[in-house]
Amino acid sequence: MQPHALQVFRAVAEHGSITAAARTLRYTQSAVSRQIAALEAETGAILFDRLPRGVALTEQGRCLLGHAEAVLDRLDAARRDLAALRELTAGRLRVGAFPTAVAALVPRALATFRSAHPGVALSLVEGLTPGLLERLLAGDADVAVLSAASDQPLDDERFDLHHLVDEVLLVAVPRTHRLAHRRTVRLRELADDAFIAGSADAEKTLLRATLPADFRPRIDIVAAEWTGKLGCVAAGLGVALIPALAVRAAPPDLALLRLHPDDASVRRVFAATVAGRSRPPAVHRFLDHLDTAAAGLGLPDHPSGSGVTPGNTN
Amino acid sequence: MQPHALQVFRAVAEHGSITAAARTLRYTQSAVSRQIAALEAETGAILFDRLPRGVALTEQGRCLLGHAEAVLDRLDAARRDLAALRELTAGRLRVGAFPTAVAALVPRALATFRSAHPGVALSLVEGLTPGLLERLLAGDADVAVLSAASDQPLDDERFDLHHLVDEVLLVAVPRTHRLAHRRTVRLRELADDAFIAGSADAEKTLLRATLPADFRPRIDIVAAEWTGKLGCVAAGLGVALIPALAVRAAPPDLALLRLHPDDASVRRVFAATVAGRSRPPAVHRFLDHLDTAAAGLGLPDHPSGSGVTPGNTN
DNA sequence: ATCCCGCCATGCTCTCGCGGCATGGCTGGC
DNA sequence: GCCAGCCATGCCGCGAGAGCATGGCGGGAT
Repeated sequence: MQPHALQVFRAVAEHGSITAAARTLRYTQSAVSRQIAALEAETGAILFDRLPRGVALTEQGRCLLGHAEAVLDRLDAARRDLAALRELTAGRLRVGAFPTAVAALVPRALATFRSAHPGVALSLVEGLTPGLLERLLAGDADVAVLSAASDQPLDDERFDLHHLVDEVLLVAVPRTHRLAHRRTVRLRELADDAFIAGSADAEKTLLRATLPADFRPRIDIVAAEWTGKLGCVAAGLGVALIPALAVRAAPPDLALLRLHPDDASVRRVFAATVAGRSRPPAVHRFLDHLDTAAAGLGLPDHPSGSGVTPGNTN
Repeated sequence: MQPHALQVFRAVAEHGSITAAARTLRYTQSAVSRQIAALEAETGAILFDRLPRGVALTEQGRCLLGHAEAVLDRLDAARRDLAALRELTAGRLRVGAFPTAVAALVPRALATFRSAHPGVALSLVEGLTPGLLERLLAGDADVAVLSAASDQPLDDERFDLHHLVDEVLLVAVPRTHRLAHRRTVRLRELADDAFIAGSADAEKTLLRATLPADFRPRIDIVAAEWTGKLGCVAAGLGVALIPALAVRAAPPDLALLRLHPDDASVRRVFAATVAGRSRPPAVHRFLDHLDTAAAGLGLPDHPSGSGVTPGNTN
C-alpha cells in the first residue's frame, strides 16, 4: 500500500493498460505488472480483469481506486502545505516586541515582510521583556524583539539572541538651542535645561535604568505621547530625552543629539527565539526584514557606529 | 512519504520521544531516528525540535501530522473496505435468472446467502437467456442463472458455465390417475388425457422447445399460474406439464411423474459468468449457495440422476 | 487459415533502501 | 562529578524492486 504502488495502480486504471501506464510512468511493463500483482497479493483482491486488449477494473479495483485517489490527493496536499510553509505563502508569524520597538522598527519590518509574503498571517503583541520571554517559552510567540541594558547581559542560555541595533538615547532640543549644532552632548551640559517628561511612570521605567542615578533632571512639563513631547520641544519649552527607536522620521524643526555613552548605558536590541527550537522559515525570513528595517533606521548596529541619521519619512 | 514512514512519524509525535516510539513499534531507536531524518529531508522541513528530554513537534510537524493521520486513516479504511468485500460483510450481488428459476431455486439460494452474509446488497432480475447474457456482458449483472437445451449447447466461449441441475419436465397427475404410481411415463401414454396449459404463449415458449414437434396435447383448460394449474390437476380436471424447478414443495394431493428423457429434451441449468472476468467473492460464494439450493431441490444434477423427490416445504 | 503483433506474466540479476548493531555527543539529575 | 537517558551516525547485511529477456495468449490483417 505504498503511495508508489497506488500511483502505479491509478495510472493503470486510467489507461486501462499496463503497458500504456508503464510508458507514461517511464517504467518497464514488467515492473508495473509486478506492482499490480504485489498490490493484489497485499489486498487479497483481484483488482483488474485481464482482457485480451488491456485490463479493466473489477469491483474491488474500483473500491480501491477511490481510496487510492484520496490518499494520493492528501499526500499532495501535505506536500503543498509544507511547501507553502517553506516558501512563505502560508502559515503565521507571531511577533512580540517591547514598546519602543513597535514605534517604527517592528512595524516597518512587518510591512516589508507582509508585502513580500502576503500569505503569512501576522500578529504583533506588545509587552515588556520578561513577559515576552514568557510568551516565547510558552510557545505563544515565534520571535520577540526586546532590549537589554549592556550591563544586564540577558545571557539566558534558553534563548538565541540576534542583535539588531543599539538603542541610543537622544536629546531633542529646539533648532535654536545653544547645543543644536552638536552631535553629542553630556548630561551635565543640560543641567540647567527644562526637561519635558513623558508620564512620571514612563520616565521612571524607561530612563531610570539607563541614566546615572545621580542625575535629577528638572521637569517642567509632562507630555504623555512622543508626538506631544517633541512638539513642546519644537516650541522651545525645553528639551526631552527620547530613545532613537521612538523617532519615526527626522523632525525638521528640532535637533536630535546623541547622548555621550558614558552618561547613558546603551541598551542592545535583540530578536530572541527559544534556543534549541527550530526557527520556522517565517521567523528566519523575518529576521532579515528586521535587519534591513534596523539598517533603514540609520542607527548604529554596534556601539561604535556612526552618527545619528534618523530614518526616512514614512 | 511512505505510509510506513508516516506511521513512524505519528508514533514519534504521540510519544514525544524517538526511543519510546521505537519501543512500541518494535524497532530500534536508530531506525526510527533515520526514518524521521529521511522524512525531514524529503519534506524539506524540520518536523521535530530535539529537546534534551525527547522531541517536540514544530509547527511544520503539526502541519504534516494532520495530513499523515488522514492518510493513514484512509489507508485503513481502504483495507477495511476491501476486507469487507472479501469477507462478504459488504458489497452487492446482482443476480439474473430465467423465469422458472425464480420460483424456488434462486430465491432459496438468495435466502441462505442473505442469512449468511447480511451485509451484501442483493438484487434479482428475471429475464430470458439472451437478455441475461446481454446483462452479463454489459456488466449489469454479476451472475446469471439460465437454461439451455442439451441440443443447443450454448457453447459461447465468452461465458463460464457452472452446471447446477437439469431441468427435467414433470407430469402432474391426480393421485387417482391411472399412472399415479409410475415414476416415469412416455408422452404417448398421455395422448388421451386432457392437458391443462399455462397461457397459450407460455406453453409455446416453455414446451415447444422441449417436446417433440409432433406431439399435440389436447388442451382443455388454460391456467396462467402454476398454482392454479396444479389445483386443477388435483381437482381431477386433467394433467399438466411442469418443469421440476417450478415445484416449490411436494404437493400432497397429486403425483409428479418424470417424463421419459426421449420425449423431452433435458434443459441444463447453469450459473453463467463472463469468461475471463474475475469472480468477485460474492459471486463465488453465491455459486455454493446455488449448489446447495439445487441439491435441496432433490433434482438430478446430471442426466443419470435419481428419481424425483421434491424439495422440502419452505 | 495463418502469421504477426500487442498484451500480460515470470525467471533472473543487480542495486539501493532500510533495519539492526555499535558507538559517540549531549544534557539533566542523583 | 558521575551516570543515565536521549538522539545522531558509521558500518553491515538482507530484501524489495526495477530492468532485461522470454514465453503464452488472443485478435486482426493478409
